[in-house]
Amino acid sequence: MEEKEVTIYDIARELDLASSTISRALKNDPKVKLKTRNKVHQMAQKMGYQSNPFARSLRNKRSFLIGIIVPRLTNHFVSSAISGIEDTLSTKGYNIIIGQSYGQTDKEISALKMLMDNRVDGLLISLADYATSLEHIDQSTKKKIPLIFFDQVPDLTDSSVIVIDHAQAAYLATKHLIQAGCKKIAHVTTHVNHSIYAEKYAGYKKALFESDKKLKEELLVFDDLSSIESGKNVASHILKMNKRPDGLFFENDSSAAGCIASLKKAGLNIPKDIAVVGFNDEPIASLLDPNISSVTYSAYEIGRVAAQNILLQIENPEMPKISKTVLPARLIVRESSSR
Amino acid sequence: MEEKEVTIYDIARELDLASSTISRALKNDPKVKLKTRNKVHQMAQKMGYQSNPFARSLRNKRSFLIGIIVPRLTNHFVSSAISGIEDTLSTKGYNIIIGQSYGQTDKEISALKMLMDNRVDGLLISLADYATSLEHIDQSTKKKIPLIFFDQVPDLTDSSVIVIDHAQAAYLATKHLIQAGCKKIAHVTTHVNHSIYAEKYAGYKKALFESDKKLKEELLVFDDLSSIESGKNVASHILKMNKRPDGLFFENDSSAAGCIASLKKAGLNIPKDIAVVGFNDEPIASLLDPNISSVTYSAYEIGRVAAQNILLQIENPEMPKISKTVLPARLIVRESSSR
DNA sequence: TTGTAGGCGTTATCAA
DNA sequence: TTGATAACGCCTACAA
Repeated sequence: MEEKEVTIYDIARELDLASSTISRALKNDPKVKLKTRNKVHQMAQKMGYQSNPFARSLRNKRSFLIGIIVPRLTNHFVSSAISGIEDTLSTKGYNIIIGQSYGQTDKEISALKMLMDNRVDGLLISLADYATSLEHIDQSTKKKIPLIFFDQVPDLTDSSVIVIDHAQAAYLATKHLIQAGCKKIAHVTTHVNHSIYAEKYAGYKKALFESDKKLKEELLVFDDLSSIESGKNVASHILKMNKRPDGLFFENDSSAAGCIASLKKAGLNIPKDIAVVGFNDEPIASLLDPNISSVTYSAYEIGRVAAQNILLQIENPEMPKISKTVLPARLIVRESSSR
Repeated sequence: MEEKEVTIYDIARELDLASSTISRALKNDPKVKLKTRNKVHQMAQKMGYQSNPFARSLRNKRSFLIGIIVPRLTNHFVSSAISGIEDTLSTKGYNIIIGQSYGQTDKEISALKMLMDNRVDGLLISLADYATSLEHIDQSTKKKIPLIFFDQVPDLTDSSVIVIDHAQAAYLATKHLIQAGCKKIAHVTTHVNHSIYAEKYAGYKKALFESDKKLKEELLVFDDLSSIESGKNVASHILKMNKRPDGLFFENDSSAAGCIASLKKAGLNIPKDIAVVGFNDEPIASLLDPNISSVTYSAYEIGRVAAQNILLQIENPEMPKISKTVLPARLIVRESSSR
């Protein structure tokens, strides 16, 4: 019933050569006469030969698999990054295998175990939660295989990380609001204790500091800014303030969107009364009324760079690790901040 | 440098047993004495044994890999479906490997080749373009391995397909518009020659037919309805019409969104003048002003069902194939169609 | 330039 | 209930 797969032995028999010669010829080993090589390739083609990855991996102790762990696949930025990773790796003969942490450390652990069980050659991780320790990761990987963090990276690690320039991003956003004439710019943020937020804060401060006017810092810190709903809370907070800000720089577009919606409902004019810049250029950003200006970066590019770096580490085990790659952010100006 | 992996031989030596016994014990073969089994499991744990998937696959001729081909990972519905697939398969010890076709047949072919090279045990495909023939797929798979189409499925095939009930979806949308009081309901669509569109059309017709009033059919056919931009074209077409429709049922939410935006700009009131229902419940649907009503379905659920079915086919090769699974759609009513 | 032989780790078959 | 052995397909010293 089952048709047998063609192996190098079949080719060898057909050509009256040794299997080792076929093996060498197939990978274009120059030790094999060119004429023989051609003959082998031709015959392989003709017989529909496909090399068996299991035998190869068993022999080489290489899987040509890269493991990826992300919070969730359905996030637009995650899928873009994976797209970048996939495109880069597939041209080099590597495949990816994906685990989702759903933002939970325990699922991150089991995903990691799954990937290690599958003997991945390298690991690309966007953390579930950068607040927790990395012990579980160190433990599972035992530092034996190349590991790169991307996008959601830990504060302290001796692994490579690929991130965007959060300080620059915040700087761009704030500078833009200043140039739009805002006098009181609030930075709406969460956990300020993590370095990502610290960097954003630094960029925000730098922009304020550089401006001629004496702009005062105005931090609005919330526990949660992950959803549209949370943005509405921000709005009600702002509406209650004595001296409302006239410029807002948000953690992300979802919360910015929710906030804008509420502020509008309360009769405020965006951007006349309050100008807004979001973060991430999520799909909603360009569709709301008014469109949300946003600081963003190419998730695809992050994925591409992460993939390139992990390959470098795999192919050159002795190479010193590139400890940190910082990719630039850019500002997308739309109606919510143009006045 | 490289630490050697623990193998069943190591365990065997440690326990003074044969490797074959270890192998059996590890998979809980009842032929092995329970006491021995426990001992083996304990020792395996202690020594940090991990079974080698390559050796196992080489021996079993099974990869425990499922190949997935999708137009693009960054589509929200695709990533949801994959999430459903992943969650289902991972509990059964299967992993996924993904190829993107980017909507092009040639990339679909190379993705297919890649997956076959990796010896996947089954194939889950959402077509790049259901207009083209399936020859390339038949050819690469040679029908040797289980194959299921999901979401974007071919018209004619002897493989299993998992789809939503497009007729019901269209019926729901149209019925809703009728109940909202629309007198002239246009169905905005593309390629009416494919069965998916034919089914939608049928559902649309059925709803019209069932209504008391003598509603006339009103098809607006466009080449492209994939983007917000294309929706704007629809709007300008509608604005030029002598007798404008007062209800619209769209192919998807993006085009509906673009159309609504343009119609509003032209001074029309949505939904008073024209009520609108979209398709897919894309993220934009709930964020626009007014929110777009939408017919939708659970992509995650489609993925889940597809994964379950492919496993069934893999584990029971002789089982007759379930030729077609149709999942229900549901209507999400929002402002754009409530009046 | 090509051939021989052994092993990668697992499992199925047969024997004990 | 357990053990010995061969085989899955490929690769690489080493030999010729």
